[in-house]
Amino acid sequence: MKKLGRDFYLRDTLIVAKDLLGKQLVHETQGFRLTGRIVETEAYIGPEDKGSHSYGGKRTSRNEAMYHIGGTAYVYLIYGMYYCFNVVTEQVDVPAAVLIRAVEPLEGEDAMSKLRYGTNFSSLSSRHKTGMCNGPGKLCMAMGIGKAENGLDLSRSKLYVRDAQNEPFNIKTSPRINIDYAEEYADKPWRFFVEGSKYVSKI
DNA sequence: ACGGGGATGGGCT
DNA sequence: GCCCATCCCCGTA
Repeated sequence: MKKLGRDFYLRDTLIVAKDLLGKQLVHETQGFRLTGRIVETEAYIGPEDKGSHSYGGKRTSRNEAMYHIGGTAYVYLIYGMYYCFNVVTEQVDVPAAVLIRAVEPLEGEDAMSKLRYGTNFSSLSSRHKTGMCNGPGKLCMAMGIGKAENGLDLSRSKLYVRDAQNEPFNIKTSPRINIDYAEEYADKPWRFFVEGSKYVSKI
């Protein structure tokens, strides 16, 4: 299936967040192709969003990629130990993005398992198999995404999102995770996930 | 099942 | 010095 082009990302952030569900995140790295089906996202819609790193138009070297054109990767370090991967949306200087919170491993499971647990996929417990990528920090570990990927153009690099055929699925929504500080924006239903998927971070 | 706390570092008040 | 778009472990039930 085809790599998504620029136009996909140059749209309303809430639409992109929903539309990313069922698409495939691919990272070609270290001679492997690591692929996961996106099953959970969160939208961070722009300067007015108190949950966003770009709230109030804040612009620093850390969140600089959010100001780039839609289709840019925004990767940041969280809690000193983990990375989170976002796809930037909308036009240049509109600092909005979609956090990828969980994927279902589809391709390169052994390489992913090595990166995440240091062992082969087949030796994992079923809990670890379904839990390999069910969180933003976990999927970055498993897919080899770190600060080197920050700022990459997803429409023309080894890290990209591609279209996919899917069985029909329903989209569920909830408030976003761990943004209690965001006041009235903490309750916005801007987390989206595939109903019934075993691979989401929480129901 | 659920809850508390530690790891760990960069960015900000 | 404190906060964080996290994760894992170890208590208590």
